[in-house]
Amino acid sequence: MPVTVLLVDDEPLVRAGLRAVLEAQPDIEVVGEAADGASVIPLVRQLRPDVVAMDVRMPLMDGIEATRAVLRTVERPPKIVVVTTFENDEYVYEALRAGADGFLLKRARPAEIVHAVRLVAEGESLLFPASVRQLAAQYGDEGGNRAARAAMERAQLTEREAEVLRLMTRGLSNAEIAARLVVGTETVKSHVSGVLAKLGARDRTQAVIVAYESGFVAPG
Amino acid sequence: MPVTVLLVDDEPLVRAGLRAVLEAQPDIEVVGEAADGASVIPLVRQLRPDVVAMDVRMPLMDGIEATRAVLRTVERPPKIVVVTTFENDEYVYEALRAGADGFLLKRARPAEIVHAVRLVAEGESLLFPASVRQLAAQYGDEGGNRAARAAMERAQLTEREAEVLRLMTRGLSNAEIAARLVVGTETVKSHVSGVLAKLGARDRTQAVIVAYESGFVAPG
DNA sequence: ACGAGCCTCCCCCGCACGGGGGAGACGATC
DNA sequence: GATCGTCTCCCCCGTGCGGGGGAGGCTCGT
Repeated sequence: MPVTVLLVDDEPLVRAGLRAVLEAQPDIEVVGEAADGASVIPLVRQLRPDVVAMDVRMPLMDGIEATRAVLRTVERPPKIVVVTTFENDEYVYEALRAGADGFLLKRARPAEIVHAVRLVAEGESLLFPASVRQLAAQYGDEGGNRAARAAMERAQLTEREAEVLRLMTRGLSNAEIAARLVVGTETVKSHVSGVLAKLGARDRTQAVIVAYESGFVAPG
Repeated sequence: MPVTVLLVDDEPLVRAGLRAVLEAQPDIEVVGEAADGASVIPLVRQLRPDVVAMDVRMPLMDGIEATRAVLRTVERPPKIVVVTTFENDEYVYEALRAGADGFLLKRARPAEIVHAVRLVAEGESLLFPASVRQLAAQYGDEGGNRAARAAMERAQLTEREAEVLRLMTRGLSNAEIAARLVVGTETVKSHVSGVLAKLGARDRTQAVIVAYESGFVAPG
C-alpha cells in the first residue's frame, strides 16, 4: 500500500509543487489538500492520511496549533512533517514541541522531500536526517548543524537544564548526575525531560547529538 | 568514612608517588599495596578497598587478567582504575573491556589523580572525565579526544557495527536501525552490544559521545 | 575438513529511562 | 497580593535498553 499524504499550505503553488514531487513516486499518493489549519482536522478524519505535510505559517490557524489539534483530537493520528522556508523559523521549534515528527525545508531537493516523507511514514524522527545536514552544509553553514543550532538557540534552557545537558554529554546517567548536583534522581529526571522537550529530542542520546551538532559542546 | 585504596604496581616508586598524592587527602586512605597482579585477589578479600589503582603492565599477572579475576571471584568487588603511562596503551582498552571503571595517566597532575579516585569511588565511569580531555588537549591533541580516538582506533568495529554506530549517531532507536538495515531488532541489539563492548561504553549515549569525540562522526 | 570470524536471530531478565501527572517552596515581576 | 517561572521532589506506568546466554549459516583461510 502506498504512503498517503495530505498537503496543508496556504499557497497553491507550494501545494502544486509538493504534489508534483510526491506523485511522481509510485509508492506515494497525495490524497488531499488544505489551504489553512482549520480545515485540517475534518480532512484528516475523512482521509486518514499516513503523513501530513503542514506549513507552519498560515492564516486562520497556523501549523503549530493545527499540529496540536490533530494530535489531540484524532486517534491514531498521522505523522506530521512541518514545512518551512527558513531553517531558523522559530515556529518550527514550537511545532516540534507540539508533536510534529520532523521538518522539511521548501528549498530541499525533490529526492530529499520524497525521502523525508518515506522516513516519517516509517515512524522515524526527522530531526537529524542526513539530508538536512547536507542541506545545511550546502547553504554555507560552516561547522555545526544549522538546524540543531537553531534548536539549541531557541530552546532557552534554564541554567539547571543546561548544566544537566552538559553532564549528559559526559555520558553520565541520571543517578550520577543527581549525585554530582546533590539533588534527587527525580529532580534530574524532571530536568532531563525539560531538556528533551525543549530540544525536540526523543531520548538523551538525541539530546547529546543536538548538543554536539549545535556546538553546545565541542569535541576535542 | 574515607575512601580506601589498594595500590597495585610493580614499581615501588610509582606506588610511593600514588600513596603520597592520595594520602595527602583527608578523605582518602591507602590501605595496601601489591607489586603484581597475582597477589591482588587475597589482598582485596582481606582489605576490601573501595578502589583498586592497578597498573596494566606487570609481571606474573598483568592488569587485565587481574581485573578480570577480581571482578569474577570477589563479591561486591571494588572499583578498578587502570593506571597507564600512555594514552594509546592497547592494554587499557582490554582492561576496560574486562570491567575496569576507568583509566588514569601516570603523568596526570596530583589533583586529577585524586579527583579520578573520588569519582570512581562514587560509582562513576571515568571514560570521559573532563580531566582526561584537558590532559589530552594539554599534550598537543588538536581536535578530538585522544583517549576516545584511541578507543575507536583499537575498537576494530566490524563493517556492520560501524554502520550501526553511524545510525546511532543519527539518533535512531534499535527498531529504527533494524528497519533501515532490513534485519531483526535482535540482530541490531547484538551489534549494539558489540559496539558498546568494543568502545568501552555503558550505553548508546556514551557510544555516540565516543563517536563524536574520536571524529568517527563530525558535527556540522 | 576444520576452525575463526561475522552476521543473523532467539531466549530470559532487570532496570534505567521517559511520559504523564501533581505539588510545595522560592524569587521575581506586575 | 497575585502570578509566573524555576527548582525541587513524588507517584504510577510502560517499554526500550542492555547483559547474559545460545545457536545456525556464511565466507575465508589453512
